[in-house]
Amino acid sequence: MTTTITDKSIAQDAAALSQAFSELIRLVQFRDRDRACCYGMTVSQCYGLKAVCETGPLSVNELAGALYLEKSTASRLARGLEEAGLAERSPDPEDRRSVRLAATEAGRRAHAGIEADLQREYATLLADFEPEVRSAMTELLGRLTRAVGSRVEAEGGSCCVVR
Amino acid sequence: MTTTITDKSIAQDAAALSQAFSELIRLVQFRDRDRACCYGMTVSQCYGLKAVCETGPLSVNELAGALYLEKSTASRLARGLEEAGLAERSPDPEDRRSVRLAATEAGRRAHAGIEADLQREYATLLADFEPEVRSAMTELLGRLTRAVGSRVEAEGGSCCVVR
DNA sequence: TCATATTGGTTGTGTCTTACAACTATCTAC
DNA sequence: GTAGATAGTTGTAAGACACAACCAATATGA
Repeated sequence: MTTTITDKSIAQDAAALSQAFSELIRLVQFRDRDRACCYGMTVSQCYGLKAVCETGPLSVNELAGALYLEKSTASRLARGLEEAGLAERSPDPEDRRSVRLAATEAGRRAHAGIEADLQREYATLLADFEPEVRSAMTELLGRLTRAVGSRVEAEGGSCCVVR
Repeated sequence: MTTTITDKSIAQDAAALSQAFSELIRLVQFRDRDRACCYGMTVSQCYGLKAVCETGPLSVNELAGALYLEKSTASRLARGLEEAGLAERSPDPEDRRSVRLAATEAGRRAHAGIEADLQREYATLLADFEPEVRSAMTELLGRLTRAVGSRVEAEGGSCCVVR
């Protein structure tokens, strides 16, 4: 079905993708470490708060799912957010085992501030590109991210399984 | 210089970018945690080995620079790689304070294996897209990564500095 | 209906990742 | 040749994470 030429070009693109991804990961991690502390919270609290603010009240399991974490880690994250006054845990009336983690007013404000800062920064960054390039960039990055997501979810955390 | 319409479209793109980035970061981190252990090394050893293999022997400071780490962290990473038999530290003949961290044969083999696996995975992922989309995607992601890189490098790790 | 299995969360424990600070050894410049 | 810069290491501490063991509530089914 695919010719040698296509295969070769896929290989090249895969190499470029691999390169860009690993660089991007280091960069963004570095930036995140720095940024989170500006708001007096940890990096994972930032991500947790984002999840809670953007998808509404979450159970611990749902939080874990959203951030690809083990439920014990999510549980501690929830406690951290609560202790920091950014979110509140209340028992779920439907199922008394379950917990509803919701952002507090302070949490919503903090999240809005962080998000605004980020968007300002990204806007400056994107302003260097031509409008068409810019749109294509974000559009394609979105598609790429979704593709990676479905792959990761399909495979699950299957360490050391021969594929 | 820019019209309201352009500004609006930048804002939209910035929002999309923000969304895609944070999702991508979580995804790739999750995947990396899982993957590194398949090769009996830690995630940061993976990245360190990659740096050493792809840019030749590095000093501890250069390693730190390549991975956006503190030199103490890079020092320990170097020791870890040495203890794992993946790299060797030798004194720099030019400057006896300095160290040259070079991959061992085992290190090069491990890195080649990881890289091959990754590329196979990325190739599968990219195969779902039309050739032009695919190329544009990787090309633009590369540009985006470089743009983020120059921003991060310009600002440095300037926590809590008002901009 | 009551024992059993399942599910949602928490806590104990251990490893990895990282930064900051203090220190040693070497090099450089005046 | 001393003062200061630079390369690296080690001490210390905190965050991020997974796995396992656990408890409490719910669902199942005999």
